[in-house]
Amino acid sequence: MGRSPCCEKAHTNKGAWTKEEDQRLTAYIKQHGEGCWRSLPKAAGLLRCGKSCRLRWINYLRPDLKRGNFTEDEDQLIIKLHELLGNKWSMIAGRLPGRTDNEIKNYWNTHIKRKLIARGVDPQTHHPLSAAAAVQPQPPPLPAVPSGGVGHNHHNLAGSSCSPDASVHSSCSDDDYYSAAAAPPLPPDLAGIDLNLSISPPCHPSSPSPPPPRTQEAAPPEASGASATAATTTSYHYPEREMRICLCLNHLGLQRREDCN
DNA sequence: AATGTGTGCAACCGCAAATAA
DNA sequence: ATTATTTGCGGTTGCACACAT
Repeated sequence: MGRSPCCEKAHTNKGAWTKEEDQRLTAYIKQHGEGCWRSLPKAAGLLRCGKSCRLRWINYLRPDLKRGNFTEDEDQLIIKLHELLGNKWSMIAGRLPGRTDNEIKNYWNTHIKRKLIARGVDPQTHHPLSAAAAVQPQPPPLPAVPSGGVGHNHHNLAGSSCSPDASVHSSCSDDDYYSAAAAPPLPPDLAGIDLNLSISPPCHPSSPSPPPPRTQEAAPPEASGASATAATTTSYHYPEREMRICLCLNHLGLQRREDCN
């Protein structure tokens, strides 16, 4: 299927955004909200393609962005999440409020990679550098966790042991297709991490207003009280595939943000 | 002061998935 | 079911700046 260019390239600006362009974009989105990036530039009077507008807004103009240096806690969180998720920057960013995938990706490539290498850790495999060569080839860090799409692993779902019944999981237990037995052994310092991934149909399939596709569900208030469990979990809801992915991050020493319900 | 090198970050590109027609 | 279009993601590039020589 042929693809047409996302915009009339001959009539669009490229490169750095000017203050005026930023103001126009911000004003337009504040007034009309996000969405329909394709038509936004014209409507906002911008000579940019929609993609460029989206990127500028998400990575730079959004009011909830936390700017400034990453904290040591954020560093550790990124490293742990990268170990679990691989280069799924958007998913990692989903656990770092105020940070964007682009920002994290840049930070990883410019700081953390070097930091890990200096520690003697392979930034891709998270194994000790000396050992990394010995264990090649590496399996992927995780089965293809959907990021922006579930197509890569939805046949795995069909073959998984995750029955619909198992979807009613108040805790993310084992028996999911990426079982501990199938997973590569963890380095000693990560032995306490629960890598279980539970993939299941949505817990509330009849939800009247499902969240928009490919968005991480809004985190409930920090102190959701009695639901506190040992697991730190993140759940992703993919209405178009009628399933939910629950990533359990046990014993990371991380602040619990969301519950897997 | 001029030049070279390294670093950080914003933005672009191509692709794949999702969605609409 | 097929095709066209839009959206989102990850990889990569290019520019601006700081610092060293």
